[in-house]
Amino acid sequence: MSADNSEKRDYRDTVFLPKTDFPMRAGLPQREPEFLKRWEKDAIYKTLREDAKGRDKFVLHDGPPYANGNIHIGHAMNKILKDVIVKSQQMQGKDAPYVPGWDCHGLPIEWKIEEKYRKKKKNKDDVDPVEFRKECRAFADEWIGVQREEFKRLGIFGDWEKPYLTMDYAAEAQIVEELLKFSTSGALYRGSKPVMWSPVEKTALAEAEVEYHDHTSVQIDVSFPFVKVPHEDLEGARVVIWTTTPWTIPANRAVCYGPDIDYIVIEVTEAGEGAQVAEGDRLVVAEALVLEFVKRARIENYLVISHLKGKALEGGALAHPWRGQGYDLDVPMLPGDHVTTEAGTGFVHTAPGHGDDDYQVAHVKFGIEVPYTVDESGCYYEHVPLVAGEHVYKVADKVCELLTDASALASKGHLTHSYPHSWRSKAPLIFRNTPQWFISMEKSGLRGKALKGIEDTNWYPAVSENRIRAMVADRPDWVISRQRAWGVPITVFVHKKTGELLQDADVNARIVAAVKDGGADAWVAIPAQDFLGDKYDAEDYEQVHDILDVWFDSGCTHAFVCEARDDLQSPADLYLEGSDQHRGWFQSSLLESCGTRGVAPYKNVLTHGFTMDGEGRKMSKSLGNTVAPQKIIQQYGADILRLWVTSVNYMEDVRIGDQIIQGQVDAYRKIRNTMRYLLGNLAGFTEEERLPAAEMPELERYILHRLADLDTLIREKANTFDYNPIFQALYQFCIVELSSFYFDIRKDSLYCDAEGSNRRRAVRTVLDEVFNRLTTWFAPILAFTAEEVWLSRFGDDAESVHRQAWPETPADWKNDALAEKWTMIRRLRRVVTGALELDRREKRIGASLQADVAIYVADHAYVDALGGLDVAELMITSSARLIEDAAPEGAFTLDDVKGVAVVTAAASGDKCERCWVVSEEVSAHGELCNRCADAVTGLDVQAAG
RNA sequence: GGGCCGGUAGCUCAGGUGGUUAGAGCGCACGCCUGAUAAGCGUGAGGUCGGAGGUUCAAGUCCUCCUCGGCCCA
Repeated sequence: MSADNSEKRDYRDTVFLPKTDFPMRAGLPQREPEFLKRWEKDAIYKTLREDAKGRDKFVLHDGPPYANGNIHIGHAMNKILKDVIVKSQQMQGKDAPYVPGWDCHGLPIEWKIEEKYRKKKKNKDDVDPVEFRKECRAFADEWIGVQREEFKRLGIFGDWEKPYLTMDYAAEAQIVEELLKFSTSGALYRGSKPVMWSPVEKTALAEAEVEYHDHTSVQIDVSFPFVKVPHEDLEGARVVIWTTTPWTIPANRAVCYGPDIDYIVIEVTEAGEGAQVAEGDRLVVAEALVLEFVKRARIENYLVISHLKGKALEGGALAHPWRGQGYDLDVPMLPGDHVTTEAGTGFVHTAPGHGDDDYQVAHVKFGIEVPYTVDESGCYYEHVPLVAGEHVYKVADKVCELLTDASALASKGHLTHSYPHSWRSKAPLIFRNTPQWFISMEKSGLRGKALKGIEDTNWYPAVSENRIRAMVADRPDWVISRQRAWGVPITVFVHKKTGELLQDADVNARIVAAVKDGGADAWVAIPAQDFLGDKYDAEDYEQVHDILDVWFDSGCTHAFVCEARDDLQSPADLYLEGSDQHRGWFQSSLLESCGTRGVAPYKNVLTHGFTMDGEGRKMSKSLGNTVAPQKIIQQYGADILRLWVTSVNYMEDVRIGDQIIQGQVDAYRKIRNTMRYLLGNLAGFTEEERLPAAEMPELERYILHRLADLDTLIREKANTFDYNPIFQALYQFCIVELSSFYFDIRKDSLYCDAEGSNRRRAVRTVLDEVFNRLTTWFAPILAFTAEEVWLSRFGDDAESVHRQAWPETPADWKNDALAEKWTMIRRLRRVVTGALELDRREKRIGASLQADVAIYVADHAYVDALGGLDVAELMITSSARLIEDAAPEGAFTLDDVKGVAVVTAAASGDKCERCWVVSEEVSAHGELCNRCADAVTGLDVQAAG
């Protein structure tokens, strides 16, 4: 240390460096729970409701997640998105309540309870149904508790004390009431539909209860003669079908063909040994499949008599092979897009009671009645000719014999293929026609009302509307019954003789009252006669014990939540769910509401995509690529997850993975440091210090203009529920406008100007405006961090940031002419920084304050733009000159900035010990420049006084 | 198999009605600062716009097909 140095004064303590306790490192996993406690203690949700009393409401109605496990990343994204929207509506001056809910009934919970019984070697059928339902209820309750805590941990504000549950008695009662409205209007009817059925367990199975195993079936080719020939080439020919379920032949009601498939008529000229067909037989099959067919049928030789397209078969009708033995109906030939030439004969035997394709084509499309042929144990009903009483698994040989007798069997063999089996008993399954309850799309004009409802709703993104419109336009009647235990019953009575639904307002009222009182159990616990009263005899009526599909339950939430609660209203302003809900909740809610109220239950619907892994593939446990929200929260904090949600375009599928999360961690750090710098430089800011915009330097007014721009963008995007552009804009504002430009330039003023100087006051005023906006704009996104920042500035006793409104923008802030000017200045600045970088690389300078720059401009507009401004200050050099002249030889230029050239030199003079600016002033005075000398004198006087 | 949607630098995103060398930020590399310091600043390298045809004077942008991925249905 030299003697010279020790004599110099250390000016560090005369510089106004940023002062804040706000830590650079967040420690979110530890810190966030402290804010949760604080919000809990302050009853933040209740407080927000009181704050907003009387304001216009914005109701985001929560779609209920299913209460049967921990939340996954999709739940987290959905709830965060909802929370971001709710919080930003509230901060825009709305009353934005949020009532979370849960879907509680249904199969998955039922399974879990059954599983418990199986482990104890108990049979479900031995358990009292009321007891069983009680256990289901307890199971749902437990998971609701778990999920509630997980959702709260994400920083979601809502009425967690009073959520809605589809299993609340009041909800069950309302669901029953809604169902009875469909009964009263005539839209509810009993029809039939084939379902997966286990003859062993005598029960219907859901798709998820089915597993596929190899099974050996009897495969047969069967020929059908024409009763109505659609084309002369087919005279005397027989149409051949192929099937692996001979037992469905008694239920055959149609034969399907592919309109575009090429068919041929062949004549058998040589039948092999054991062939079922005879020489001279004429058969119709698909050309592409003829070789396989003749092999199965052991046809040695044949002639192709004719070629024809499937279209030629239109209008044709066949005779059932057992015509004259109780099967005298005509078997129509129907066109079907599901017919292929992959296997079989190109003709599809169609038994609408025993397959979904068959049902769709024959019944739904062509209106053919679906026969009941098989009972619950898998035996033919007594009314089925020839095979009555036989079991379907044991009837193949008999069917073949009967077909042979009718000269209809063309081949017989065996085939091992993948076939559905019961998940529980492992027994093979069948499709069986069963009575089901439907809501008609047409009887009371439901389809039309729903389409109108779709039209009256705003869909985000716009393609969402096409998707749901197409689905509603094409959908068949709504099947609402399930043969289950855990759910709301279909509380109707059917007259045993007439089959008509009992329609009586008094009976209905008693049912609803009973359910309200005792839950859905009332339907089984209370004798039917009590509901029926003395006007009807229970003996005359069948009490229906089917259960409502859970989609009907959740489709009623608009009624038992939005309409029923004082804090909400209907229709809701917004429904927001994943894109799978076009077929699910969006649609069930629409149908329910349009069917009972004639209008959609929502004004806006926002759809988000699914969460994929880092490579864009779907997540699955077996692939091991799942991302658990709990893990991210524990490792990085919920705010990182919240930031991620807004950083992606959630209207499409989104990705998440290590690299993406790391990106959010980086972005978070940058935003946090920006806030920290604001806090540090706003220390001690008072209202007296504030300066009117009109008295500010242009640079400050430019920043205010940018705030005005941001304000416009943010409000516009927030009101179309599009947060990604908001994140992009805010994040880039922090980096491009603040950190690397405004803060960098104004550091000198903040640190070194005299405290009362107008320039410094202007800067601090702008920092205050920036602070108020950034914190409140970020608050819906970074719910925890915004609160931390806010309290760090205004003290621990201050009001929560979430109670603030987004600040209004004074009209005079927006100044497009100014913005254009500053865009030019910044373009010019790039040439200067480029020139300085060259000096730096050549070791001529280190800090830019060591340099002097001469800027040669060809365009007078630059002179206009920079007129009256301190160019050195903006370039962060010690001196700078703007010269309107041609560029000297060797001056630095950039290809994409025409007409600007920069010549750099070392700044002349000495370095000010306080502000580090190099100037002749310092050489003249010794240690300080004039500005710093005045500032220090002022401070010294202050200290002495 | 059908309906709908998507594929722009390593990552997240921009790119009205087709029109000059496709943009931003981050990340990365290199350098600077040491009074935002596990911070801040600067410079730079990254893309045959999923692929192939076609329309056009001109296509990331329009058409067809293919491919990969997703949701729903079968």
